[in-house]
Amino acid sequence: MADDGTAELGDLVMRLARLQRRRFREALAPWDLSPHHARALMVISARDGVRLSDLAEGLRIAPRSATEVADALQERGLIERSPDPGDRRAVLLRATDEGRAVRREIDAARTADSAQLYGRLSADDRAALNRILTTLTDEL
Amino acid sequence: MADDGTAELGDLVMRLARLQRRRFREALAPWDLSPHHARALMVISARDGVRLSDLAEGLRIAPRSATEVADALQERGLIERSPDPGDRRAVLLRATDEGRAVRREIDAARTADSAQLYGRLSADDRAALNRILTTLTDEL
DNA sequence: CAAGATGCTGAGGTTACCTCACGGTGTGGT
DNA sequence: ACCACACCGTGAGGTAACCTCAGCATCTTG
Repeated sequence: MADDGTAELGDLVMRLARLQRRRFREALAPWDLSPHHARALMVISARDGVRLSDLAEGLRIAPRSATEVADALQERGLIERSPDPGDRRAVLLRATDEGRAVRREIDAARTADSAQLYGRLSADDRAALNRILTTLTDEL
Repeated sequence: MADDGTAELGDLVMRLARLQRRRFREALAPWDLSPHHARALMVISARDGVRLSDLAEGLRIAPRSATEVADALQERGLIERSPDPGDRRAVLLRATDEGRAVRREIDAARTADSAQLYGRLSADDRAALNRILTTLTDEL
């Protein structure tokens, strides 16, 4: 088996992902939010009125676990529960004003962080990276 | 702020990392090992005689947690504990014959998986990806 | 309108971490 | 030679983020 460098590529990707996650976590510190809770806030504030089951699907966790994530976000005052007028079994989650504000701030911080990290590449390299990664993830 | 695509790059990287982790987990199924335990086995079998504290450092977890990982691997018969002849406080971990065999098999599976995933790229693209990722992770 | 599917949540379990406290052991200063 | 201190692994106990299963309320469909 010749060394075609593919194993090394896998390592590099994981390393970059770890670096990014670490940076994201640090960027999140001012709001005392875990990456997971931040992601949940994104999912919820993306649309108006998200069901628990939608949140579960968005986060790829079991419905029961979405309840807990929602509990945590609600306790922080970032989201609120309201009954779904069209289905009395369901609960609709939506971001509060504070939740929307936090979401915007986090988005900005994340964008700035990405720009800083990837800004060190030339425009050509960014384009190449985008193309290659898209190819690789397309199979999903 | 113009859209320079950097935010999208971050998403792509995370997506690829997730894909890789999923594949790794699936590749590991025959041995009923979690990715974490597999990684621990790699750390331990890399050298001859690894201290618990070395393992903790290698996995970036607290020393107390390394004890648990070692317990699990030892219960599966993949590693063994022996006293360090040079320091009676310390314990040396080393892979058993079976542990070394499993480690080789996992290595092979991982290499094959990487080859399959990244083999879809042209040699030029692989080289470019390697160069770009190296640049990005160098700051670490 | 009964039978089954769906939506949420209480109860209780697992995994993979953590801190703190402890007893056994090495080490450097006096 | 001694003692204070640092370090090694582990028991005890805690937390976060998941999970399954059971149950009740509500929709949907034959």
